[in-house]
Amino acid sequence: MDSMKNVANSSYSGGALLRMGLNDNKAGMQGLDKEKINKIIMEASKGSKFYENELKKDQQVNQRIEKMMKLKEKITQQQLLKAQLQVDKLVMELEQSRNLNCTIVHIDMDAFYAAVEMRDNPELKEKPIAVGSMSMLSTSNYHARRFGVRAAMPGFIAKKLCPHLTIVPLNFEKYRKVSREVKEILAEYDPHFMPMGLDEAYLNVTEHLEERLNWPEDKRRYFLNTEDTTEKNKEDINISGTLNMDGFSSSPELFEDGTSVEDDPSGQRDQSLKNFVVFGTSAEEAVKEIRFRIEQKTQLTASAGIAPNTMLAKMCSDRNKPNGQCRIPPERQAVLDFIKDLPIRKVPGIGKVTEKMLKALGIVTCSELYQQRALLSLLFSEASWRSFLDISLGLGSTHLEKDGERKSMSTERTFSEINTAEDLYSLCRELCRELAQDLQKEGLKGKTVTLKLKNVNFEVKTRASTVLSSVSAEDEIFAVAKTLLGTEIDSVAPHPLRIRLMGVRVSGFLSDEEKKYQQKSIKSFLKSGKELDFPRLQSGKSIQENLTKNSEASSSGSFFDKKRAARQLNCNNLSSNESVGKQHFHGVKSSANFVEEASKVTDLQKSNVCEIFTCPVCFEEQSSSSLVEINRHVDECLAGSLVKDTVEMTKNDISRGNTCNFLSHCKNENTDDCKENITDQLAGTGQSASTSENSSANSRDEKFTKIVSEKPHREEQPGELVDITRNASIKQCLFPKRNSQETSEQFGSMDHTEETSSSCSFETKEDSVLVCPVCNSEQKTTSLMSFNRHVDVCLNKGLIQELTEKDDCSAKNSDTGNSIRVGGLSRGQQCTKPLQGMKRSGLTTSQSASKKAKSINSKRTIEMFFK
DNA sequence: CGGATCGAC
DNA sequence: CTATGTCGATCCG
Repeated sequence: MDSMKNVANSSYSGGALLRMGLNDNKAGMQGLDKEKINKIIMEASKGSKFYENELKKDQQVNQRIEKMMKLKEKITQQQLLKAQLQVDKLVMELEQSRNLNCTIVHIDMDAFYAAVEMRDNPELKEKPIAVGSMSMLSTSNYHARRFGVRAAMPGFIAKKLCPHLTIVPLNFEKYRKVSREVKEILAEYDPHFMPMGLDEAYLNVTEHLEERLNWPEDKRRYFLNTEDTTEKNKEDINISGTLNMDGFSSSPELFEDGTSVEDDPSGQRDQSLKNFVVFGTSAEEAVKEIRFRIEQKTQLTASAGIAPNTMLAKMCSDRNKPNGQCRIPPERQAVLDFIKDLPIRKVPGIGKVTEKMLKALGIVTCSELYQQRALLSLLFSEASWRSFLDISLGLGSTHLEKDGERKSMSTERTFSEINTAEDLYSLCRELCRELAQDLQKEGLKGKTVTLKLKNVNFEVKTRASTVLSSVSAEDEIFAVAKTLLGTEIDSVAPHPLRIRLMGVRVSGFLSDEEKKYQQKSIKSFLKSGKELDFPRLQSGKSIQENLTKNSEASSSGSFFDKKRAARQLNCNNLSSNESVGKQHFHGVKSSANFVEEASKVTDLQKSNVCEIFTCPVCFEEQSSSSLVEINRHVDECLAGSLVKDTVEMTKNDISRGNTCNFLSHCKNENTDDCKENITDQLAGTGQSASTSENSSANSRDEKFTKIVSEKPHREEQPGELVDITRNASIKQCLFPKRNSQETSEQFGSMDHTEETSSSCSFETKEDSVLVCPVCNSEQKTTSLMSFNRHVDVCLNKGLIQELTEKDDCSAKNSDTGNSIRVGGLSRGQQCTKPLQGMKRSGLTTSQSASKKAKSINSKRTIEMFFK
């Protein structure tokens, strides 16, 4: 929607809030002027929760700016000069890599939804209209825009701006249909064109233009659509038979290109009674042809931009809308001229916040952006300032990258206040159901579930949990989301959790490689019976706890993971604890719900595979149709052996308790120190193997993060980073094949997973695949040495594991106060708002409470399993 | 990794 | 009468 980005500016614009005022309000006779619009919006907004939240957000941005300005103060001339040199070196490189050989077109339908509605209902034609609802508008027609009515503006405010406004409800099916029609046309010019939503698309017409040069005229001739004798079409064709479509023919530029009118002896296209038109071979002509065909087919107009890259094309299409087009010729100077005085806000990727931050530095136009490049490189992240540099040089993608694999999928919904636990949970389930359907459509499974909540004060919170298995089914997602939701409900108890929006997201998708691998590994794991390292304590826990990553904190899990696990364990404990600690009405309610929901999950979680496997506890063959059943069997086995183990375990608690305390202490201070200290501490306890392994896994994580975050936004960026991220084999190294990880998830973590990752180091180039005789997993290695190392670690681990197994089990299973305490603290840090500043003082109470909760919880879940 | 934030539409 | 969206990506700690 051409209007949308503007709206983001103006819709919330109370005077105090919005410095940038309203954009291009062409205050027509019946329109409103900027001042008036702002005043009305302000009056309608002020005092509302929404507005107050906007103010708050605004202040946060101001604080960020303040911080930045302080940073700026500290920059010395010396630093600046140095930065200047470095940046200018990059500028040279970028300049050299500038590519002007492509022709990119950006097509943008004018006021799309509104235009469709007007087309289908002529009564609306001369009226100001908007599409959407009283709560929110999606777009408005140009008439309504004169009154300041914009997309993303709530309808009731729009009504105040423009009392005669007609609000038409959304009709997506219709828009989709029209969009399809448009796309059919676009595909003829670039079969790989990239749609951006329903009303926009990028085309790379470089090839088309080459071919087009040799096209005979009749391939560029289009007849006017006269069959369809709607009112509109009649009007569109004037007496002489020429086009008269909303400025199409009346636009002198459309046919101004003499060379393109080969069949027109008089040089005037509208001279005859011809009911066809011939387009030339230039880029402009081709794009006019596209727009012409779109209008003929749909009766809707489009605007277009033609430029050497996508960024420029997009900005071009904005220039002459509606129903216009604009071209930047493929010359460096033309590009720079276009960029020069362009306000940075027009640049795709620069939004409200970035605009304001840059404005604080005195940067409003792109040339100013260029002038301040050295300073920017010192104040902003690498990714940010590099993209600024691209912008100020007019660089952008020259080919349309087929959008890479998606990284997350989510669904969310706004509604009138919900505050009862039942409603919250059932809503949550519904969202999970929807999301699961969407995921299944694309065959995706993810490991991280995020719950998003917006309370009635418009404050947004997200809470995420990463599980060892990847989830995709409704119940799998819900199992995790429910826990997160429960924690939030409990965190505000005894007050109800009053929210106006809830969302569920799944991210952390498996790569195709991983998907394949997981299939194999399941069987090998179950058969081998060798891998006994899943924590015993899982037996008494609820399913979602088994699924959560905290189960990974077995003897050989990385410390990283242990920390996280502790944190999460604690989260769970706290939540169940509070819900069971029946002081609050609300808490009781939510926990009751919890049980009910959890049992539903158990019943419903089914899969259709029927496999024979060997139970790793009793070593008997089991046939089962679902992982849940398998899991249950194993849990039963474990529960059986649990009793006799308990005695032995208690004595080990002491040492483990120390570790946990230490963790909790460190968590308050410095993470790195903490890592070191723990490493030291454990090194003395015969766990050195795990130690080195962990640090290695850690560094792998860091590398990965770095690379991902450094991946430039725009494709044609030179430099190795791009290549690295695209390189499949490296990606594999980062996500090495994992033996049995994915499906054994239900049993807890597999130790050798970590080894696999760490031995598959980042440097690995050429892979040969060997099968480890200990863990049975395939190992990609560059050298025998690294393979040997893997085997060593595997062997070691087995030993260490035996030595430490009980220890670890008790760490998770026992009800000692120590493990709980760890959680309490770290959780307090996570859930910052209410708990900040509580530090240790609050711990004692939560400790005993959570002890109780935990035992109750265990009991409950065991019962549940046998239902 | 988890949470907040940004930007697009 | 009320009433301000949905999604994915990225940054920061």
